[in-house]
Amino acid sequence: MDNYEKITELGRRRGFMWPAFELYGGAAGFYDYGPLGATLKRRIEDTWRQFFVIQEGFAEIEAPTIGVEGIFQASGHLSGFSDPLTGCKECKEVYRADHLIKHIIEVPDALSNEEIYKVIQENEVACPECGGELSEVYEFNLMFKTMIGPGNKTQGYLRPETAQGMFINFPRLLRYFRDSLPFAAVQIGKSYRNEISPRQGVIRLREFTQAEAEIFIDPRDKTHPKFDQVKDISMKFYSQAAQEKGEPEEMTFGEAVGRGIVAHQTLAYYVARTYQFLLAVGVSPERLRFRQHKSDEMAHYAADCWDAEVLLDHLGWIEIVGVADRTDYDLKAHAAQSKVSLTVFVHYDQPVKRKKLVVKPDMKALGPRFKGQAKTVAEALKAMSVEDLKGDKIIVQVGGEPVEIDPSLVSYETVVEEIRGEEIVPHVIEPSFGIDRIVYTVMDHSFYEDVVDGEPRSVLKFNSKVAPVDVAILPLMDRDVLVKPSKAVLDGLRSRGIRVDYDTSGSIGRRYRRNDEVGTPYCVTIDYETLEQGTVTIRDRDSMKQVKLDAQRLIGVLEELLAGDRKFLDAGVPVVALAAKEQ
RNA sequence: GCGCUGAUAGUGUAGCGGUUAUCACUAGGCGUUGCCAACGCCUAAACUCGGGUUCGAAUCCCGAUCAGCGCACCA
Repeated sequence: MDNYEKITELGRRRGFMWPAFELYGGAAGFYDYGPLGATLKRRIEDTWRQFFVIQEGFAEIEAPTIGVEGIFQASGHLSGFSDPLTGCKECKEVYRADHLIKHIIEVPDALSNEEIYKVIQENEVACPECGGELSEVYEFNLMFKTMIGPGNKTQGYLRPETAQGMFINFPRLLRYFRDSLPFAAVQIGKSYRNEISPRQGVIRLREFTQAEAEIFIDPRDKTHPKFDQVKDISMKFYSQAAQEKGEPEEMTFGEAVGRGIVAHQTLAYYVARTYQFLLAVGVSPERLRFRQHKSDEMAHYAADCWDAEVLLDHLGWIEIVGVADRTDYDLKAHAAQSKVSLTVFVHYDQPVKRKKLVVKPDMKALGPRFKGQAKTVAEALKAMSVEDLKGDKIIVQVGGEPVEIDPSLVSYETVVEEIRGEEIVPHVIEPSFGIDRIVYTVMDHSFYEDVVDGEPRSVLKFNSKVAPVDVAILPLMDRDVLVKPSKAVLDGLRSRGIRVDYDTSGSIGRRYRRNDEVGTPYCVTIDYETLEQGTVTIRDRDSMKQVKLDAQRLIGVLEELLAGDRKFLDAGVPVVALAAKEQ
């Protein structure tokens, strides 16, 4: 049994995660998070909010998970996200239909499915495996389709990424941020992809959670004001060059940008923030690297892209975050599709003065004369230069015919206008996090087993920032005299918002093990000394050491321990193992 | 989607034509136990689903679903 099996088994058994719909036979690619898993996931998302919403000042929004067709026409998901497939009627093998005719047609992408099938038939393309006949070409789109309202009139799709919700809200977000760059919006939510073959538990799901930030920046300046704060952090960079050698290179962010390994400061800054976030939730730096996309795997519009990859038991290196410079691709695509300009007006430091010719056709005279053509004539006149206008007669082309216009019908003047700025399309830096994969990674990287007094012990060494249970209250014995004060302690901690579990079942050692297995950082025992001297014992998950302290101080001390503001051995009087005391 | 392998209590498993469906752990109760998976007694809990073969199917056959692995896919 490898760790992967142990962790998935523990996840099922102790209430972290399991395949969904088990009661009805299940469906591949869907998972439930149980009581502990849902809390772990929520706390990881909350830590993400701490980093990106609170510390970076990004705006969190919530857009629908269903989108209308236009969005995905613009984003490319409707065309690019679907593949034409064909199958062999003999051996049932499935192929990309367009790939099979690459040698016949130069640009098979441009063909419809019917056309591809026609090419296959006319050229007698057969199954490359067995030579059998190929079936008709059908579309497999990775988006879930649905109807909006009755009557099949409006086609909707479940979003394949949360990003589009930020792009299409660009105009409102821009107003919200008072028309200036840079600004950013984030979304944490479900996305849906109808994967052909979901595998590996929570790693490849059909419904999954993303946390994405879209950071809109001025393309002319990709430095970052806070880059100094991260420039000395050192990390494993697995750049394109390093991948040639097969060995990641450890260096600081300052060096990575200086040597041109990361495209610019802003991208590097968010890679650094991603790195800090991952460490904060408990990803092991030894099993983490940032891999740069190779030029051939990078989306054609992306300027640079770095994936955070983690090493997982049994699964190998898995991508959990992508940080990309998507340039102006998305905003331009939506502007073209929606016919709405998605730009920011950027003010110049100094207004630029420029001479401009203003042509004023006399529409009162031109209108009756040209009727329906009048507008075309006026437009042609406005486009003319001074040279064209200052002669005795003016000739314009209307529908290919030269038409003479009397100069008295056209006035013009040269004015000096001040240009105070220009409309620019921002570039977008996108850190995109796969939350489900991060949740599993935190479990994998937190898991370890050791042997205590000849007995095995499994531990999830969760950071107290993300642990689903903060503290377990354990009466030493399940007796009324101990249960009553334990319940009082329980209520006291709960009223302070601490996540507390209460367990009286089985021996104290068994209960410690149970809590180790789900990663509870601290256990508090209530014993007979609590009754006599008013003390309680805190037991530390990682060292298994214990301290005794006055029960009055418990809440404050626990809060400090959980926040990382106090060392465990300073929390009270260290307890020597009881067995030793007896002797 | 294709191929191979598999599916039995909460978990891990035994059984491979006729069993009261095995065992361990876990869980619940009682007793005992004074700080790291102690012990005793008791209790609860399963053959993935649908067809077929057979007097009789957890067991054999077919199909579906799910899972693992390989192929393909992964904008």
